[in-house]
Amino acid sequence: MLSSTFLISYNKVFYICKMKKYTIKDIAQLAGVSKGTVDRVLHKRGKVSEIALEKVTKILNEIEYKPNPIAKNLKINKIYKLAVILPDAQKDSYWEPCSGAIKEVENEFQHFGIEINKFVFDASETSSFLETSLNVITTKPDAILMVPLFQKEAKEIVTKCNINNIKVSVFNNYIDSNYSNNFIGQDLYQSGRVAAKLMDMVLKKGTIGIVHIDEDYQNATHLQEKEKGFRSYFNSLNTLDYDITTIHLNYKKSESFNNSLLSFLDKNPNINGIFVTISKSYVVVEALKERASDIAIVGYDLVKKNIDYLKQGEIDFLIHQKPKQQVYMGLSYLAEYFLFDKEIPSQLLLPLDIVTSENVDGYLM
Amino acid sequence: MLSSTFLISYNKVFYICKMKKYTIKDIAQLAGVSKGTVDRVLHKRGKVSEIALEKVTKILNEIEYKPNPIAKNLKINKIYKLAVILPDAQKDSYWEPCSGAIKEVENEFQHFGIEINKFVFDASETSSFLETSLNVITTKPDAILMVPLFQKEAKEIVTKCNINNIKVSVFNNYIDSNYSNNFIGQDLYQSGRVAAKLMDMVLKKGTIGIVHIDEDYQNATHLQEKEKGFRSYFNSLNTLDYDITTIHLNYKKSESFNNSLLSFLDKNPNINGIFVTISKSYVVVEALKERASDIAIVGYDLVKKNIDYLKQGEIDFLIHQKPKQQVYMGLSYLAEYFLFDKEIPSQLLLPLDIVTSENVDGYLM
DNA sequence: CAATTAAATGTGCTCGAACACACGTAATTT
DNA sequence: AAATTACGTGTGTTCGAGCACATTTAATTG
Repeated sequence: MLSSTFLISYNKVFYICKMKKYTIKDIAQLAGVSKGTVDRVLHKRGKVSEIALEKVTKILNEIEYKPNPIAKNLKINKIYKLAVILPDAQKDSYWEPCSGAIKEVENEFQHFGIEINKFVFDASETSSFLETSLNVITTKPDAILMVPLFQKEAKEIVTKCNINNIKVSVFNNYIDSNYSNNFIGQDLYQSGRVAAKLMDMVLKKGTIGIVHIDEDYQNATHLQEKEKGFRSYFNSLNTLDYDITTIHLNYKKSESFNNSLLSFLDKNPNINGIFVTISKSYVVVEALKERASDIAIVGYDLVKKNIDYLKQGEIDFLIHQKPKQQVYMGLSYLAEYFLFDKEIPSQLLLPLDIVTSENVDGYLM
Repeated sequence: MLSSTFLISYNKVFYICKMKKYTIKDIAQLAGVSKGTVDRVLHKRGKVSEIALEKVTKILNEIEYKPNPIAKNLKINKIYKLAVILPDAQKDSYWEPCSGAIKEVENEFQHFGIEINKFVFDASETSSFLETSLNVITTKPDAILMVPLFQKEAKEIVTKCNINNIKVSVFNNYIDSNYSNNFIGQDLYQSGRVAAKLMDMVLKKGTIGIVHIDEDYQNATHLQEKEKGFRSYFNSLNTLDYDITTIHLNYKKSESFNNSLLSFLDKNPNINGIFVTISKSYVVVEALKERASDIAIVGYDLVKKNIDYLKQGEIDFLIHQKPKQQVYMGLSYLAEYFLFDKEIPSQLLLPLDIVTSENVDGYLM
């Protein structure tokens, strides 16, 4: 076998030396055929005699041929259209950093013929998601990266995409793997356990409230996962030092929000820790301001108000769900899939970053 | 100005539409000259009449021309050699993950003509660093990415590289910016503050020991920085709740290590927290095993034994210095610098990841 | 004013892969 | 046996940038 790399030693230091990169022309020469024949073998276009096929495959087995993606791309000269579908950042600033990721990927791949378009929907309206997604499909993109906020509708869209030969990746929210073979996000169960661990470190013992805000808990499996993970940590501690209670609040009816939370605290006067399962920790902080309290708060996401309260010491820990990286990774994978035939992993779970007042700045790129 | 992008609206959704990408041929046509002339203008090769130069620059100002790096690369067809110089991972497993990063970058850029060679030195021998580095220079790489463990010698090497027109990036350890305009690592002062914050969260008050192990503290600015940051956090708390003491230990003479540490604890019986400034937290844990204790430990780095003790609850927090990402970033920047003329930032500070038993798995890629 | 030199400009080949097309040879048909 | 088809096979062009070389035009000289 004609290896393309071999070890050489130089002053007692061994290192790998890369050999010549083989081109189609080289293969043609080695096999004693023309580059056209090699090309037909490589692309399985047929019209090749058994003798020629044998000669070429023999050489292909001996060397390690990988087509030069540069030249390929230059010739193909196709513009791949990627579409990103995500909730409107004006209504929930959690999604704000995603635009930056889109620009970065666009910039990185602009010369390779990657075009990215962003489409937003109103996260409070199922119909908005559906409508926007259908519009996107009519723009005939090569791939869609989306937040499948509404499971049923998302599956409908995915099915439509499959029919139209549009590749689909989803991020942030999980979707049944029958529908998408490419998810970028986090292990939410484990993220609940991280929150629990942090709470445990800070409190040692006490009463903890799990606060869910605004979402339809029954259909929000992501909240359920976080709660499960959180409770599992304390269960595995096997101690009676902790008491855990769950409450569901609605912030859209904001008049009632503060009252509900405060009356919850009245009913559970020993609460010394609150775990907020979505990015709205700041509304809990603001509600608590009405009374002096020394309650540890662990929440999610680096939105402006959360960061402020984190730095002020009102929030103890935030877990970073990294929407920007999710988009960045999702788009990069799609781009490299089209350009360089790179495989897309079926699931990419990002690390669960723990953020405090002292390291938050490093995460704000 | 002929803009290359413009906004269009589709069903109330505005998005950017990319226009034609201009080529040298296009510019030649627009300016009414040949592509040779455009080429001469672009590369400032002279031999262009003022009239032609004016015509071409006029067009160049109207459109946004960026040469296609793909085509450029294909034509140039040069193999860029990058060298990585780092301590031997067999003697300090902290460096182990770096090899993975090298392979990844190599894999990613192999078709673009990037070749990477790894060279290791014995971190305990200044001469080994110097010798290895000099050897590397004789291999005439286009760039070197190195760990400037020994400041004086590293500066010598950098100077030699400058003479030989070899680009230098440094990672993990900072070096005077007169010598390198490209550092990848972390803000160590801030990482000391993160450690302090975590300690504060866990302890609330008490006596804390800062443990430096094995290194020449006077010349190890990285340890000094961490200590400074750590102490600055507690100073800014403006409280008398904490007492902080520093101790320097030597692990190479391991017989004495345990005794020294234990006698330190005897002298400071109230210690309830230890901050270990390098990756050897596990040796502290092992020394403490000899006596029952409830001391919180905050340390650095995801080396095998640290991870084990973290999961067992013996270590509370680890700060991840991300050697692998450092190498990955450093090499990627160099590759993109040569291939696509991308600018290299003078300093890239990676986020300070806080690792607990519950999120450690996500960082072990 | 023709001859020479200099300056400006255009043409054409290269890189590697993809693909259209043309050419060849053998098998089949009329 | 000539004509038609089928099937292999090789050639040549394209993509965009870079650069060598050829060509044209202008300036200078004898």
